[in-house]
Amino acid sequence: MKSGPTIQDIAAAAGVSKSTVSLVLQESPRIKAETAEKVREAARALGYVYNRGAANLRGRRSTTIGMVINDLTNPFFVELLVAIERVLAQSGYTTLMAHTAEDVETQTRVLRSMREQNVAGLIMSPALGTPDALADEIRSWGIPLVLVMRPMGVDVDTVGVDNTYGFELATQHLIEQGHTRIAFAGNRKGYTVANQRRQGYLSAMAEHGLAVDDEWIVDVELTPKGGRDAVRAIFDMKPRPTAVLCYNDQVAVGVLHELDRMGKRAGKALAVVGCDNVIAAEHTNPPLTTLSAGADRLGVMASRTLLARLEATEEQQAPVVQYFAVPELVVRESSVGAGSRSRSGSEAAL
Amino acid sequence: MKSGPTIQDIAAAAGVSKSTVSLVLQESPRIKAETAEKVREAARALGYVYNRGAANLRGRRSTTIGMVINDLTNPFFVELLVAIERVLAQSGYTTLMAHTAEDVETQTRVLRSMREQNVAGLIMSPALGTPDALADEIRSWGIPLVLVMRPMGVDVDTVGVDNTYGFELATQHLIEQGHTRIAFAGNRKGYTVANQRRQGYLSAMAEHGLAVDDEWIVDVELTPKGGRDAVRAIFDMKPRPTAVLCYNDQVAVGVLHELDRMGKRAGKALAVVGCDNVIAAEHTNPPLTTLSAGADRLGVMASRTLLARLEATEEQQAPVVQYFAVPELVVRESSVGAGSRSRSGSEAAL
DNA sequence: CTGAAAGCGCTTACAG
DNA sequence: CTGAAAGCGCTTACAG
Repeated sequence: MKSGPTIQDIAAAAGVSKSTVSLVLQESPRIKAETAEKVREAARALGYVYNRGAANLRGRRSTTIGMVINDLTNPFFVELLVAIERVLAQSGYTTLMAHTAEDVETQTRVLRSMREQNVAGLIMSPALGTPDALADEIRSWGIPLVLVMRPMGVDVDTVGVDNTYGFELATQHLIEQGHTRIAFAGNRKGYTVANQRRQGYLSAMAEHGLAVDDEWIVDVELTPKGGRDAVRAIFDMKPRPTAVLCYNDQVAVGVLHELDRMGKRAGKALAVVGCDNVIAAEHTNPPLTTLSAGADRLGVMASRTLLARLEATEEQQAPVVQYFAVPELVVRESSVGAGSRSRSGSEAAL
Repeated sequence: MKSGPTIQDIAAAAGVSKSTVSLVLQESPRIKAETAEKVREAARALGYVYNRGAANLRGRRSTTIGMVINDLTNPFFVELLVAIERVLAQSGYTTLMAHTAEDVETQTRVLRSMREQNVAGLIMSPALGTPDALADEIRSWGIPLVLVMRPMGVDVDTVGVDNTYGFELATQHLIEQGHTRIAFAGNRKGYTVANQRRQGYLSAMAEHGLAVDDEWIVDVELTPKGGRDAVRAIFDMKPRPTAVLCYNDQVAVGVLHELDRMGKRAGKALAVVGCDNVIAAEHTNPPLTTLSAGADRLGVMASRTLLARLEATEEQQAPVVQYFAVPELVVRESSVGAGSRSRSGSEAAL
């Protein structure tokens, strides 16, 4: 810790008081232009570096924002993080990052650390299994919180996706392709997002009068490995499903991969749909049909929601934000060509 | 900024001085166990939160570390970031993150911001085109700097990869598979890493007495799109190369994808090798042969190097660290089966 | 083993 | 338009 010149040093060099220097650094219009220039010149000459920590302590404010992310191995969350960091930086905030790797204890630890660091606000994508009470606890700290992707009750600002609608849309697409036996590769346990996605699938099936065999709901890890396991399970079923809806693109990548290993082609042997539209989904073999809600747009929304909270006074706070983006289906090769309807078309091409 | 109890409040509640409270919080052995317990109890009762910013200001130290990353859309750097963040957190440091998206101006801005935030040290993967002088400038700030992946001269701590050796290894592997016309998809411009990789390729070719046609060095974007462009360029050459060495896995993914679009299979139509061994390389179709130096291991090395600098006194500083991991080649399907040597094998199997 | 005092580098009323 | 003074929440010699 080599310490450089302080406003005191600048004040001495410029022949003014440190109050004046402070005001100049804040670009206060109260200081005469001439004086201000003299001060800026002295600061430059001395190689002055503003000490934001000291300013925050004295001013009882903070310009850092904590970003708590559950899974950076999923590129979707990386896209989200990048967008959020960009928007916050543009508004003069610095991002304190922490990765929880879906571990609730790690999450507790990093939240404590961020509180000690005196963050002005928090954006969090909570780890699976986070108790709902955590949102209340954070509120009790007096730190504004915006949740992304994973809701935790209706009284906390949340930016996410309408998963139920999205999975209805995806299921409907598969039905339109002529599929009637459609599997779901995700997990059966009760986290909100998983439930919504499963529910969207189930209700679209019901709406079209299609029965769902319980074994079609394949409980797997939400990773490529899980996708591979799902394919093996599906090919053991008789009659076997001709399409699979995946919890997310990570699972779908595993599905595409296992099909390839078996010498089969997604889209022909089994129609595959993912969710998230990660950048890589465009370059898988074959390219992946998937639900897109726009990671960048969600990141921008989440940051703006937080910035609005920070800039509003106690009295003028807007009501709780609950924003759920409506996803679109991006149709690519992985879901086209295997259903009975389209199969007749591809047979004609043979 | 709701502010909670301070050490002064705890002191009052526990009936001691704030010096004593401070010492207890630092777990100083100088305080009697009984007194310490009384203080801790009072802190708990009041819901005390340590203010690290105030402590850092007074103690003239800092417990945050800046992490400047050039490209988070490349999963390799994400793996690196995750490893670094984990190690730093374990040592009680907080990570301030910034993403430059390969933009030198953004990088300048975030470095200034981190300096104002009073980071104890910096870990940086510099943006392409960063002037070498930047390392000296950061040193002049008195902030220890560790570079990852991209060296900038020999007098700054650096943790990277022996790219020249790696690309020699990869080239040799392709030659052993019977290939003699091997292309290189990267960029021709003069950044250190690009030069090393190209050089490794060229020297292995030379060593085996194989001529390199200038057009085989395909200058493309270092993205999947670049990989796709490379494939199109290669298939226009006559006689065309039968193998391609890619700058990194991002490029290789594009190569695999374009081959698939053309109805061809990597490994048969064209042998493909990448670099980085990102997690996804295991699940591409076909799986990707690639160079692995271990993102996690590199991240751990980089963090430890920085931690060692922070913990050593001025006099006992170790000499500059220049660590270059020796990569291994992970052979998967994308590079096997297309060379003349192995082709005879596969013909026998037909 | 504990306390009184000084001070880290800033900001912010307040006074002139 | 500018300055003197108080203070943000801590730590650290120093004294006892």
